[in-house]
Amino acid sequence: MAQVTIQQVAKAAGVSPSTVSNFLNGRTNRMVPATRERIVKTIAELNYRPNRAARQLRTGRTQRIGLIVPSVANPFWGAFAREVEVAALKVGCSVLLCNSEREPERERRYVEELWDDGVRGIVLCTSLPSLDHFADLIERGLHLVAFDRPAQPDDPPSVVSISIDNNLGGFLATTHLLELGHRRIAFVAGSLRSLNRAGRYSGFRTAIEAAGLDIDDMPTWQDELGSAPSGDVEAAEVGRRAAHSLFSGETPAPTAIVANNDMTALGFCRGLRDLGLHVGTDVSVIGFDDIVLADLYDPPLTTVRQPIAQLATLAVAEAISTGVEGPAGHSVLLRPQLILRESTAPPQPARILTGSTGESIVQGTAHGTD
Amino acid sequence: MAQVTIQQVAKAAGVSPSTVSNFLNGRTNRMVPATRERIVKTIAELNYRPNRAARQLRTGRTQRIGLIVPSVANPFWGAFAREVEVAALKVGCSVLLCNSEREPERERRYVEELWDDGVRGIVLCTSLPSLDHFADLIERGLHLVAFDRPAQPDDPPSVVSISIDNNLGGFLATTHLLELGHRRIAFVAGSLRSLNRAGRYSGFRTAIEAAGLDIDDMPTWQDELGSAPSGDVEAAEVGRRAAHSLFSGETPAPTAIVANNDMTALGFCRGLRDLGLHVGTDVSVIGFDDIVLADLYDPPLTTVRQPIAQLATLAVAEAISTGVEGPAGHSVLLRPQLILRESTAPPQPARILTGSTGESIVQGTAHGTD
DNA sequence: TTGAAAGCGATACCAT
DNA sequence: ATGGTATCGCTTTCAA
Repeated sequence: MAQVTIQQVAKAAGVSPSTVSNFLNGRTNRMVPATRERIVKTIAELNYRPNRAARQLRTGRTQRIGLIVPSVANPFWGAFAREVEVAALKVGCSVLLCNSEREPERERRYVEELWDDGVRGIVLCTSLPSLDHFADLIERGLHLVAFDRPAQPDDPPSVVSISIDNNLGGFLATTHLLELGHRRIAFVAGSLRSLNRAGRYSGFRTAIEAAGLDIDDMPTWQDELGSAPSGDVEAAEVGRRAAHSLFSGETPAPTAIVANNDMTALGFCRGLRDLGLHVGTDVSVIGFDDIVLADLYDPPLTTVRQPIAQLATLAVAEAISTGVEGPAGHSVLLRPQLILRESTAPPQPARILTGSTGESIVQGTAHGTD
Repeated sequence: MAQVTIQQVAKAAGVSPSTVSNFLNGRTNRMVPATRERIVKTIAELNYRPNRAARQLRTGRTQRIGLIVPSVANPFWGAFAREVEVAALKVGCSVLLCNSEREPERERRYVEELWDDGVRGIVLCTSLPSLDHFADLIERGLHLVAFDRPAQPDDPPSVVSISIDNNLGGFLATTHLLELGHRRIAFVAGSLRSLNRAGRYSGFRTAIEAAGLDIDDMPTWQDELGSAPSGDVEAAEVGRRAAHSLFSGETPAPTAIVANNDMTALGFCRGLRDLGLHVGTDVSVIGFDDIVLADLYDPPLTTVRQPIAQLATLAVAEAISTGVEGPAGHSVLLRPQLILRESTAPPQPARILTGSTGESIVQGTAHGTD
């Protein structure tokens, strides 16, 4: 129960705490090998482990970064969190993980708690339009890395923003659909709180207009604001509702959709299934993120992949970057990649359902786009 | 940059640090309202936040628990991690999350690091057969909660084990399949490292034998040990390989399978798709966990649900339980629940593939089991 | 009701 | 090459 302290080690080894401390901090050149030996031996015997709180109090340093995600229950954030941990491990850091559930108050509370814990580097995956609230902490030395959120004009100057080029992602996805021959494409987004939506929609719009089509002819579906303060798992439910709504017959149905993320896309596919419609064959679906399940789904989902590992590495690097007065605030946009799978295919000219097994349908249509 | 200390607050408020400390710790009854007022005001003005390291060093206490999971990239663990955080928040704790990737060395390192950080309650989701390695830390006061791992005879006495009743889960799943009429059912497990496998298989066996069938007639598939030191995402790949192998024609193929978890089940479904086979219609698939995607899948996956929220609440409670000499080590087994969906259906009597669209195939068979 | 002072465990400067 | 000692920010007796 009682903790072994550096004093005890020192006494047992017949040296002073200073020397043990020197040893602990790699300054082994300052002592004769014999002393070193004794210290090593004593530490092992006593099973001594330095108290981090004491060390941190003294040095002011922590080998830790904070990661605030909407919810690790969402496979995308789970995968990202894991990559962040991998990246942090490489630079000798551990990660304190927090789920904000996209609630601004929780985000703020977590940032403050992390600060209290001595954490000075935080990767914040936020939807908050304003980061003003953290201005004073940032001024006091907090390294805030905003992830998956476009830099905003009035962000505190030293904030670093990291994300993919959402605009490009939306453009690639939409262009792919247009090239397949689709002319009526819907954009389905989840929570309005998600700031990345704007970029993706903008890319969508650019592609639509570049094809000489009218953006106003494209149905869009978006979650009503009133819904639960949703985490991201609910994104699937959003997609499902969107499918039901878009195919209710009130307006001409789209032949393809671009979803704001894979969970929404998968939910949309589920909704299509509820209606007896087939993904790929009846309506093409494209998502964002490329979560593991995108490839597992039936049919495998075409999607815009985020290079998670690189994003994570970058984010960690920025979070731990020593605050030498450098370029400070800036934003990094990584290139997303379109992953072609089987949920997208040319529109059915006259909606002729080929009579055959599923396999041959796949062969005949979806595979052709791969 | 410079941190505000309790001394500064004290001076600015014209009181002693002791009084501020008393205020901070809720002992407001020990001061006149006027004093209290001044302290409140000063703290707000200076934006003072107590240094946790100092506090922890002094008191020895931390409001934090550790959670070690195989990988948050696996949707099940992601969901669990989130529930743990919710439960911890309720009791005023924060959670330090670690991914072990199922590597024993990482698990051990993390436990030690957490200990160094002053964490005295750890929820360990492990596959390690032996917990001996932590014996000395446990003796020194570590509260170790083993999750999803059956208690082993030689576990250190104070270890608490929490999981579902895997035996029952395996039994429920298999019985369901038997009742549908299946007579050749395969058991598909991922990593041999997973200790929960044994219980589930045992339940499987019990059900098979209770039906008067011979367990040796049931194909089983299990990942070769040699494979990568896999995290859990690879579980899907395992399932996919299993499908390819089981339906290679070398042995009579099963008409249904029980997978050790949903990711494996989903991977299996994907493998079936590779082969042009249909889930539910051609072969029934049942998983374990009930991750969000089980319901989203096409067809929705029948599975054995783990009551994650309750499990998490229990785990957290045990992790923070004050070490009053109580009953100490014990194990808790929660009841899993069979969730019927559409991936299980009666076997096809003569394997007649109805020539029609995919939709009507679904209508004719899979839907009927719901 | 308030304050002085000791000390938690480590570090690092300054002596020797 | 080694050791003495002040110090990090806070809590907690104990005295006043």
